[in-house]
Formats: sequence, structure tokens, C-alpha cells
Amino acid sequence: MARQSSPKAGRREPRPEPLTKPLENTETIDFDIIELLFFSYRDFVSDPDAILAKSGFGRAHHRVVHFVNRNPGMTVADLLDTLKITKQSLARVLKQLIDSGYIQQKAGPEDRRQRKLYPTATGRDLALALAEPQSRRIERAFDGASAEVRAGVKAFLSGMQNRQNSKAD
Amino acid sequence: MARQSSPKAGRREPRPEPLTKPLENTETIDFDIIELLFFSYRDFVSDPDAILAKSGFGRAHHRVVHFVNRNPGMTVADLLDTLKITKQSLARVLKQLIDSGYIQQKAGPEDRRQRKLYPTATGRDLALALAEPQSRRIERAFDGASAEVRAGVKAFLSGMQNRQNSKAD
DNA sequence: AATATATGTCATGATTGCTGACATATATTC
DNA sequence: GAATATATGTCAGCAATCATGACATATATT
Repeated sequence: MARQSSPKAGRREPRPEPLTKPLENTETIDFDIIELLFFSYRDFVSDPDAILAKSGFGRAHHRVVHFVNRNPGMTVADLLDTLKITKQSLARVLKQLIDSGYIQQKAGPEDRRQRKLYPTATGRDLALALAEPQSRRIERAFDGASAEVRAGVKAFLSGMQNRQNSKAD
Repeated sequence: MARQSSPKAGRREPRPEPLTKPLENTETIDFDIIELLFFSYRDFVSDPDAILAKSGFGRAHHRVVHFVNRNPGMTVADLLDTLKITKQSLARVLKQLIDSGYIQQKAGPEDRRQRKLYPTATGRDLALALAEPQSRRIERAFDGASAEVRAGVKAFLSGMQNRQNSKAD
């Protein structure tokens, strides 16, 4: 390989020469996968984004609606732990979803300080509508995949997560 | 399955009853995969975020540094097409990266209106430093996976993308 | 010479994250 | 019962990153 950044002898060089060789995959670094994750996630969230824009909601609302529908009765603390955002960040979107009738709060039956979160029928409809194009996309991506590959993809995605997302976090 | 939202007869009900049944996977909707994608992407970008925070850069800088290192000589238009953002959004981060000496611009040799983008040595170092923890995470997620599964994951991620990211977009 | 293209820039606004501070209601502990 | 801890809400302000629209400049193309 030719050297790229040797300064030209005797000439004043205000900046070093830039690199022209592409960064390629190596033994240890798989740039292809890194890019695939970027592109696939970008497109994966684009469908819901388009739907949400009509209601004046954003991606943050999507996450809240999704998890409350998946875990009705979860508390605000549970939600903060799942989303890993601050309560002030959550407060804005949660308030909008409650005011718009997508989510309801109920005081916890044992611990009345808690606010348990439940979807309304409208909230459930929205969660399903948002999941629908994402599911179609996933099904398309799995087209023709063996059961082993499908399980392998799930294992891969699980393995990408930080360890121990347990309560004791 | 029990009905959940039948109004109680004869009593004034200011709000319909919220739903308490979790939204589960169905034939057509795989909520598990939807969540796995959310969690895995969130954690996938967390490592670079931590590194970038030290330099005062953000996720947007990461993307620019990554793609310019992968495709030295790409034009501003190429980059806009890849990132799918507006030139005004790109302008800020690109300017910062140029001013800080991570990226250089050169007028196109044939078309002098173009600004071809190249990484500096510093820019390449940054790209590699950012890719390193992501690669370790990917390797960990692939631990023990067969060649078929590895190929299957790549195919899955490719299939998740919108069709034809070609020039004719 | 007129028009199109690639890029840069200015102004402005929305969303979504953050921090710090403080308030309220309820549980727990001394 | 008083003190303290916890779950939640809220106010004020800051920052990053996306967006839109309008306009400027240099260079290509017709």
C-alpha cells in the first residue's frame, strides 16, 4: 500500500494530506454490521414516525404507548427504568398522552403513591396501528429464513443489549 | 376472554374502563422483535455516545465521521442522501468537524462546485475508536453463532431497510 | 446569456433529551 | 406521633438535532 500522508519535501504544507483509503472491515471490526444496524433502525422507525406526525405525536410518545400497552399497570418508575430517561422528559409526553385520552392513571391499590398506567381503547388502537407496519417490515426481512435463523436473530438482538436490565439496576 | 370495557349499568362513568390485558404477540405482530430492536439499538449507540461526549460531539457527528471514513471523497450531496437529513442539519455538525480538524474538504476535480469530503488522520482515529466498542458488542452478540446464523442476521438487517437506496432515489 | 446545480448560510421552530429545585401525598421508621 | 424516605408532579432553563423557507455564491450546462 502506498503511503498517503508523507509531507512533500521542501514545500510548506498548511494541512496534512487527508486520507483517501476507505475504512474497510477487519478481523475485529465489522463496519458492515454497524451500518446495517444504522440503516435498518432508521427505516424501522420511519413508518411509525409518519403515522405519529398526523396526531402531533413523536417517537417518545410511541415508546410510552408501546410499553404501557405491553405492560398495563406498570408504574411511572417502571416506565422510567425501561426507557432510561428522566422523569422530566417523560412527564411532557405522558401528560399529553393522558390529556389526549390514550393513557389513564390509577393510584396503586397497595401503595397509593404509585400511578399505575393503563391504555385506553384508543391507546390500544394506536399501539396496534404503529406496530403494524413495523411487523410487516420484520416479516419481509425474515422472508424465507429458517427457524434457526429466526431464533439466531433474536439471540443476536438480545446479546446486543447491556447485561442485567433487572430491577436491581 | 372476558370483556373489559362494558360500562357499569346505571352508573355514571366519566371515563371508559382502561384495558388491563397486556398486548401479546400474535400471528402477524411480533412485539418481542420490536422491543429487541429498540433495546439493542439504544445500547448499541450508548458506547459511542459516551466517547463523543468527551469531545463535545454528538451522535450526528458520529454518523458523519463514520461515513466519510468509509467513503473518502464522497460529496456533501452523497452524505445528505445517506443520512437522509437536510443540508441545514448537516451544515452545523460538518462545520464543527472541519473546524476541529477531523474532516477536510476539497473541490471536486471535475466538478468544482462539489465539496469532496475526506477524513484527516485524527478523523480516522476517531472513527476507529467509536467503532471499537460497537464491534466488541457485536462480537459478543454473535458469540457461538453459526455461519448460517451470522449470514441470516445480515440478511435480516438488510431486509429491514427500505428498498432501493440507489442514486435514482 | 440564461438557467440549473452544488453548496453555504441566516432565521426560526419543534422535539426530546438534560439538570436543579421544590411541592405533595403517602409509607415507613424511630 | 414525628421524622424521614419514597413516588410522583411541576417549574424553569439549557442543549442537541432534526425541520422549513429564503436567499447567496460559484460553477456547469444549455
